[in-house]
Amino acid sequence: MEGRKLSRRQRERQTQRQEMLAAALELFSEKGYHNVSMHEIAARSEFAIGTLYKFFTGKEDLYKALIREKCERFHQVLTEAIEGAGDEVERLRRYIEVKGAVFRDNVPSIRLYLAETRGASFNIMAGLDREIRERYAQFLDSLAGVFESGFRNGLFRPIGRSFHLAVALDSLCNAFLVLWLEDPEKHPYPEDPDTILNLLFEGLLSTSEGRGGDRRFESH
Amino acid sequence: MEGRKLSRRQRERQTQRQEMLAAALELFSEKGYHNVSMHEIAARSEFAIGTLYKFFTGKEDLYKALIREKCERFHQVLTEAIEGAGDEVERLRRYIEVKGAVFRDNVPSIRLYLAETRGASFNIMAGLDREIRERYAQFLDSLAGVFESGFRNGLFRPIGRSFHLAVALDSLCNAFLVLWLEDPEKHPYPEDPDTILNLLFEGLLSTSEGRGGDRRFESH
DNA sequence: ATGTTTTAAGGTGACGTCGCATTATGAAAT
DNA sequence: ATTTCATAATGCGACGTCACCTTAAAACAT
Repeated sequence: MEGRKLSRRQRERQTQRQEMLAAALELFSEKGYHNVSMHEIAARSEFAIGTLYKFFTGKEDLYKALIREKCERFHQVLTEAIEGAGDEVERLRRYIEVKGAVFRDNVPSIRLYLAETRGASFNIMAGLDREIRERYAQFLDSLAGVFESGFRNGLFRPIGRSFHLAVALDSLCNAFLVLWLEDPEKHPYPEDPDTILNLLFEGLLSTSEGRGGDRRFESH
Repeated sequence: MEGRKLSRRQRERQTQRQEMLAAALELFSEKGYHNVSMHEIAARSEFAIGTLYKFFTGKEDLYKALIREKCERFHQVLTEAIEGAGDEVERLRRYIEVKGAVFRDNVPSIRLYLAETRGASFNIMAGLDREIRERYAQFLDSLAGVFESGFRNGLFRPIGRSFHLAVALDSLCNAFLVLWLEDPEKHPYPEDPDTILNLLFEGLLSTSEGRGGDRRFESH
């Protein structure tokens, strides 16, 4: 009842805004920022061009609002996944699953998110990438925290820095998800999170002593 | 002297072409395809705008030529790295090192390469992305071959599909390299390839039996 | 051989055209 | 009376063209 201080008018405006953003999202994710015109967005969202400019100062503003809101939402959901109950293994499993679900349910936004997060850091919009990446780095730290705490628990062996492991796990998920995005039939995202997790959990080398053991930590 | 069947004129044109491509590479990697004009490329390469159009049919053609040549070169070098001598561990190590070196020495091209390879598959240029990705998939198969052969040798334990492991390793490298690209000071690419390799080699779980052992291969 | 003319290819950059963001305007609606 | 709509107008920047210089090599003349 505190949050309900919006008048009917204001609530209407909110939904209008959302409709505009939704239309823009579709178009941007289909064709990319530069290949979408404001007129298209207006047409798709069934508003007049002038009305768009009542809500956003311009195309750039519209795009930024879109990205910011989506990113914030994703990071929030993923952070919840890893900060919930359970031991570290369960939390990592949940992270993998939630990440998959988020992708599946938000393909259009994900395309944009990936473009900003994993692109070449100049692509779509100067400045915005920096902002998004900082938020992402922050999230990676949360993820690293899970490994950290697993180390303290003795659940995990200290085979690397927790930040590296966080990067590793997240990039594994992303790699699988990008493959899935390209061709869902051919590269389904693993239903069992352990398929991904085991890439980190199970040692690949046959002999943990013998052949590899001696070379592992010899240098540097 | 068989290769020297180019006239002086033709050789000149080749260097001119290279100069144009070099200027374009700088600009594209600084600002992205859509934020660079042909006039800028002309200015930077110190040719007149009209001359560019003597060499390339248009901006798109120029960009494609650039990307194609760079990608081909990268894939070639990386394929050599994993197809050379040594056992599978050595070849993977060499891959990690070469990949790092390639990145370090080709930052501008790498930015474009990443945009095409790992972007959201709509970003820069329709059609081209598909082409590049196919070439990339082909490379991933080569990499998977290394794991495959490691399985046959008994050097690796069969903890997952070779293709997954290839994806995993490459995405690990990419993740570290992208971090490095953003902030070389803060996130140096590991000098010791084992830092990356061990993420796959060393099991993270404390007990390979106990807690995780029973759940590992239960489903699928 | 050396100077001169020819001529075709190379190189230039102002300019045309077009698409698009953004603004303006008057009618319609709520 | 304000918001939204429909449409047109404005302004800008980018691609790509083309008529015109410039160069250099070949043909010719001396």
